[in-house]
Formats: sequence, structure tokens, C-alpha cells
Amino acid sequence: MWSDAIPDPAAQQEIKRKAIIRAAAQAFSRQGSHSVTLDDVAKRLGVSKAALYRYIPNKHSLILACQDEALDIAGQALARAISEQGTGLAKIRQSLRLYLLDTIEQLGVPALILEDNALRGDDAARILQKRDSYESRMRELVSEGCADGSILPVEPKMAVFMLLGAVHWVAKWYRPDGRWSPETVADTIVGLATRALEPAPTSTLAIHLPQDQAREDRHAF
Amino acid sequence: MWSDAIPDPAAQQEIKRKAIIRAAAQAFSRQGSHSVTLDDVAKRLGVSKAALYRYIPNKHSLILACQDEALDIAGQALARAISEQGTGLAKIRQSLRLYLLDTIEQLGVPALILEDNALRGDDAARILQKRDSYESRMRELVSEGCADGSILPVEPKMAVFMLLGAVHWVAKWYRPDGRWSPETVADTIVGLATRALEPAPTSTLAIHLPQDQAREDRHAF
DNA sequence: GTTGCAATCTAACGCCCGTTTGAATAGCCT
DNA sequence: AGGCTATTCAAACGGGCGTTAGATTGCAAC
Repeated sequence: MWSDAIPDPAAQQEIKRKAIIRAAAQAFSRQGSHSVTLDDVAKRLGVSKAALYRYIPNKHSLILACQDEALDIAGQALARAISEQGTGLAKIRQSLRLYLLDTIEQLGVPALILEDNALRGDDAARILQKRDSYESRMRELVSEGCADGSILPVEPKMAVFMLLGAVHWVAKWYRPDGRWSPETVADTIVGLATRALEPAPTSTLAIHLPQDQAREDRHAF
Repeated sequence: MWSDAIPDPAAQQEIKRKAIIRAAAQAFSRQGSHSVTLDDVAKRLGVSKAALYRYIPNKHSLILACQDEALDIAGQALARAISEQGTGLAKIRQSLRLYLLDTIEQLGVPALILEDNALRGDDAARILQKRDSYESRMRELVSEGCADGSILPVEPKMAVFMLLGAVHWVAKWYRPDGRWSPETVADTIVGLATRALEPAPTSTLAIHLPQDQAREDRHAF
């Protein structure tokens, strides 16, 4: 039983570990894990790269931890969405929306893109299985939507690929200090992408600042 | 005036150079340019990595050449689509469809994803400008579609991000030896994604093999 | 055959970056 | 104050990979 005033050293460790994962995730999601050096990650945190090794055993495990975290967020978002009432399409919408918002909040980056080649070893297989399970459950939601009439007849695999492409791509162009809030981005992108699946879409979309402010945006191709 | 029987040595050079770019593009689009070694590229072509240097000055220029090629294809697809009759949405559909089909045919990979961090130097600025120009013209097509009523009122930037996300993501999961032909993939993904922009979608989609064949697909998250 | 050029190879060089080592610093307990 | 532990750092080590050098092979011209 620890007093709040006396910080638990183990908890301190965990806080710093999370900070490292967060910093790494932000760098990885844009540049790809292989082109990010531990020096890059350390500089974001204002420490030397050697200091990282008190919290992580090596770079590969850091990559795994990032993927693990992102997949946990995705899985939890999916679970929450499934537990709520609504059509298959509504659940898909909610799960993707939560995924974007939670990754931004917890990792500081909207979605974490996996390069499967970056994964090796036994843990890698676990991550891949986790990802496959997530995508599989998403496809089931599509099938559910087809059955309940909220989604037009589509190939579930293709539909999920399309949705995840639109959603994961956000990581390439979203800027925390940009014009749009996380909520605006999540609602607009998910709203648009899922509209593609409506049998006869009637949903309207919030329109955000149609006038183009002359800002120099460097975003991904 | 060369005879067909006597191959022009300069042309031979160019053919091999193109083969290198193609092999590199396939590797880059999946793994990211930074995690692909020149040995990887050389092995795909059955030569040693030193042999590559007769055709490219260095790795960075190879990355640039891949981006250049992909952007040329994208730009030409856009130009062809614009020159044809039709609504703004129809032009967007056509340009994206051609982009996927042409990159698969010419580069052997559907879309080439840019990691802007991989680019350096003066040529890099040229590539970024080319990409910005392409995206800007895409946004204009969205505005055109809004005006002619083929597209519902949306923020053009977001709409283009959503479309390009769905389209570029194909590079992560498409397999040449897979279940779907390039045409099927292009039609389905572009058909789905652009449906999101229809004011009141009535378009139907071809449905391909809804039954799931028990194939083990390893695709990107 | 011999010469010359093009193409490719193997082997080595050197830098970058992940990882380790050992010392320096800062807080906490008695 | 003095020791103990937890953190952090600068510096060095070592492997991987881009790049270069020099040798080898193959082919065309004469």
C-alpha cells in the first residue's frame, strides 16, 4: 500500500517505458521503424540513447511493444464497439473512430503502420496472429452488416482493406498542431470511408473549413 | 537507324536500368526503402550488388527514380482521366483506376508509397513538388465534382487523403499470385472508395468470390 | 589470335548505428 | 557525512551495408 506522495519506483519505471514507446511510435509511424535510430528516439526525450537500455532490452523489442500497444488499442476499440447496440456498420464506424482517437491520445499518433518484415522471432508470430485476429473480427462485422442490411453486398476482405487503408493512412498526414482536431479528423475520415459501404447512403458529413488556408503542408504521397 | 536484329547498347542499358527500378520498387513498396538493401535488389535480379552500380550512381538516386516513375504514372493517369468526358467523380475514378493498373503493369507493384524522410537533396524537392502538384490537381477534381453535383460537399483535402489512403494501401496487401486480378482489385477498391463521395450512391459493385477460400494471407496490418 | 570494351564478380573499405562498458551524478537511508 | 542504489552519460566495440577497387569473363572487330 503506497502513499501517493511517495512514488513507487516500479511505477516510475513503467511511466518512462511508456514515454519511450510513445516517442518511438510517433517516429516509427511516419518514417518506418527501420529508418528511425535509437538516437532519434532518445533525442525526442532529451536523453542519450544508452539511457533507453534501462527500460528496453533492444530495438526490436521496442518495435514489438509499439505494435502490441497499437493492436491492444485496436482490439479494445473493437470490443467496445461490438458491445454497444447498433447495426454492423455502426459498430465498424465506432470501432474505427475509437481507434483513431485512442491511438492519438495514448501514442500521440493516429494508427501505427506495421511493416511485417520488421518483425522477427517468436514474439513476431504473436503480433501477426493478433493482427490477423483483429482483421478477421472486422470482416465478421462487415458480414454482420451485410446480413442486417446496413452494408451493401461486398467482399468483406476488400472492404476491410479499403477501410483500414483510409484509416491507417491518417498517420502519414495528420499533424497534432494542424488545422484539424483529432475528433474532426476521426469523424470525417471514418464517416467518409464507411459511407462507401452504405447500401444507399443518406448520411451527411460535417464540413470543416472548406476554404483553404494557405498553409504549407508536407504530407505523404 | 538501327536494325531490330542488332540491339542498341544504349537501349540495352536503359532496359536493365528499368528492370532495376522495377525490382527496387517492388521491394520498397512493401518494406520501405530504408530496410531494403542493395543486396536484396540485386538478388531479385540474380546479380551481385556491385553490378547495379553500372546503372545507378547510388541507392538514393534509385529511391528517387522509383518515386519519379510512380509519380509520372500517377500524373499521366490523371491527365488521361481529365481529358475524357464525365463528371468530376468519374474523372477521379478513372484516374485512380488507371494509376493502380499502370503501376502494377509497369512497376509490378500497385502504388509506391513515399516516405518523405527518405528523400534528400535538390532532387528531393523536385519530387515533393511533383507530389504536391498531383494531390493539388486531385483536390481540384473533387471541387469540380462538388460543383457539378457528382460529389457531396466535402473538404477536398480530407476526401483526397481518404481516397489515396485506400488506394496506396493496396501496395501492402496485393499479391500478384493472389486470388484477385489487377482489374478486380482496381475496380473494387476504387469503386468502393469513390462511392464514399457520391451524394446518394446508387452504384453497384461487382462482387468477387464472396466465399472465403482458406488461404493463408499475410498482409499488412 | 589479339586487342579492346563492356559487364560482372569478389574482396575490401568505411561509416552508421545498435549495443556494451565503465565512470559520473543524484537522490535516499542511517 | 558517508555509503548505497538508481540513472544517466560519453566513449568504444562490432556488425551490417553502401560504396569502391581490381580482377575476371565474354564478346565483337579486325
